[in-house]
Amino acid sequence: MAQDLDSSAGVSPPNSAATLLTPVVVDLPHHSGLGGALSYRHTGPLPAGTLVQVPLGRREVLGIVWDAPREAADTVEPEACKPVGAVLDLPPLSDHWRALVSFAADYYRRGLGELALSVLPPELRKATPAALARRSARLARAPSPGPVAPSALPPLTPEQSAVLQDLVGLTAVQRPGDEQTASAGRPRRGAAPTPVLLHGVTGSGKTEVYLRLAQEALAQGRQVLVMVPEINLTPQLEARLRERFACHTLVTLHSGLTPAQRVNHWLQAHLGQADLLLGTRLSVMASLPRLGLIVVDEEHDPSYKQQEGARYSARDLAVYRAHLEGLPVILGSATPSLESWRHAQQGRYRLLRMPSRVGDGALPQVDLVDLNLQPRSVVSGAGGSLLSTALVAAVQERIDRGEQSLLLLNRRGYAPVLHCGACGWKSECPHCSAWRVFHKVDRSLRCHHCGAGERVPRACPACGNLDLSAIGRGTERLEEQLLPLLRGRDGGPPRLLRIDADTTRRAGSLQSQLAQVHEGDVEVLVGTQMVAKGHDFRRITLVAAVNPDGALFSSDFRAPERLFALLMQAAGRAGRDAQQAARSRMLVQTAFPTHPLVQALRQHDYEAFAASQLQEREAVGLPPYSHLAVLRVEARSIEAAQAFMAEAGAAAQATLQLLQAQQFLSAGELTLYPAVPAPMARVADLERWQMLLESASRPALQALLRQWSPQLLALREHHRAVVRWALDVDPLSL
DNA sequence: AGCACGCCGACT
DNA sequence: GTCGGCGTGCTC
Repeated sequence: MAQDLDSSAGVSPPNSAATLLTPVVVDLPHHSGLGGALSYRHTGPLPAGTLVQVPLGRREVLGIVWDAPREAADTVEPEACKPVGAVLDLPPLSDHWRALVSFAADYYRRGLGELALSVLPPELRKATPAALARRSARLARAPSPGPVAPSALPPLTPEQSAVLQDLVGLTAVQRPGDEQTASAGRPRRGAAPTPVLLHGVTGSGKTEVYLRLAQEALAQGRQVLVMVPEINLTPQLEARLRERFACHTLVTLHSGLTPAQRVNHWLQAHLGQADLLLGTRLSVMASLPRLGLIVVDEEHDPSYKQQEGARYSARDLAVYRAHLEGLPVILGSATPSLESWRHAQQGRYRLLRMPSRVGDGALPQVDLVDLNLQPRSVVSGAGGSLLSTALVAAVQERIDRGEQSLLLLNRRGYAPVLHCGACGWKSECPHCSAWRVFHKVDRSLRCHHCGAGERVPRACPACGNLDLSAIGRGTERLEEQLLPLLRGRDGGPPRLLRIDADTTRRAGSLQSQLAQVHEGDVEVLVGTQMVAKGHDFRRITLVAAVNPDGALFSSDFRAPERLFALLMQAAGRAGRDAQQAARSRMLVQTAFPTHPLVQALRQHDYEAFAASQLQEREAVGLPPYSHLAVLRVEARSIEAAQAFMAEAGAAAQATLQLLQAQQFLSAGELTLYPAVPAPMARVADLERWQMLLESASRPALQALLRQWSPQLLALREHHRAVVRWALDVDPLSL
């Protein structure tokens, strides 16, 4: 009894009838069971959004004050709460920022604190008030760019003018809630302008449209957020922004920055010192107090979807953020995602088109090589070279003219599988449901999924047969087979360069290889899709898709969409100069020349392709005609994966019935599919299963997920053989 | 996730 | 006799 008196008298302040507790979010993984904010004691109110250090267990961690102080609830003993530690001397994160994070945490079913802290620069967690003060002081001393003589703006094409005319006043949005926001404690939703989808072919000059809009926003003292899929692939965009806005401060935000750079750039954005933020998907959550415009370039790119942790779509969050803050957002692409395209068709986005290339450059002619008409030496299943005479002739023609060719083959290594003709043995990976790929360069068999490898056996491991054959072809073999068929311009062997993940393993080797191409050292470039993305090869006048058929009939329902985008982008690479465009060609080798995708590609007709894809998606009820969520699990055995899925499925079924009984959902509004093995069923000895949920109604799906996900957290302890599981809302692939 | 505490093998 | 393996359990 004495102890009881002691502890309560010693810790809680006198007259503590209304002890105020400060809600703080910290980085606890959501399976900890503590989803929301924790309560800490603090003398005096701290504004929501303040960064603080708080004791958590035995350590001191970074947290964010999430709400106004609240009175101690009956459930929380004030004296059980620890006091807030250091308060960081930074402006609080805005109500809008917290609303965005709250939305994302709720929508993608992650812990609030986990998500909030994961989008802050990691280095900030180590920041002490003193270190932060030093850093801020140094940033404040950094010279802001002085006025620079404005350089002449490039003339606009008629299409650019028309688009900009349509968008006049877009960035001049008043936000009546601005002043009230800080005091009201709740973000106001202004009337946001309709999101814009800018559909412009490669080379139509979308960037200039972004720049003009950015200029308007900057002129009004606003910050501009420009998002790109991968910043390393688009150094030219950064250069253009820096050149055009030399009198403003631009910072970048992406995972390639050093920790110190990242926290500095984040702080510059947060403190309002940076006017432009150019970044990858993580920048959608940056703190930008004066934000006035969001640009999402290449909005169709799958890199915008985070594939681990909180699996958010930065493009979707950009649209949400714009809506929340009443801001304009512009999504640009030559091949919009079908989701965005449908939104545009429904009038939810404003569609603006730029169908022509700057300077009247034509798009390269697309020619098909019908593989059905090729001799066996080209197409025979096992050993066919896939090098049609038309392809070889076209490449030779470029060499003779001093031009470059790019051959795309989406498979690295020499051959995807090694095979014993005598007993039927194949180079199966013992840890994955995949073949080990034959790499001739280092005579190895390597699994591209788990990385495990071994030396190529001299004889069949099963029967001892010495005659093992390489089945199929990768970039290595393509290079080897191409070499004797071509003659270099100087009469010697052709100068061939292969670029794929194997040749670019070392840091900077991609850059040096690309430099070789630019300098013209290379006559023929062979590579995987990594080459097609982003790079601008001025002297390439032939792009060939060697074997794209796999994606036409892939089990991945988005494979055609990705293939079309890739090939359109690759075609756009060829002959960007108007002068060269006339001679530029794209060659597609296919056994399905009448396939709608191939036909649309020939005509450079994105809209026809989109129409045919949307028709297919509608017929089978896939996005954008439905909304999906996938529960993915990785377990040490098939039985463990199935057991977890069985319980998870039963919980979902029960929840579904409950929601239907309560009339939150109508019968048949949401479909729960049985768990199935993932397309890659085993990776690194882990069995992967997945369960699909589908609904035409996003709120219906969300309602189920909200009830279901806490039950999943509770499942964890019964299933020790489950290594990890994750909910993927709006998955890119199934 | 950290980072504890908590019980069983090779070392100063 | 201790240092340390990682198995379970908590974090306002």
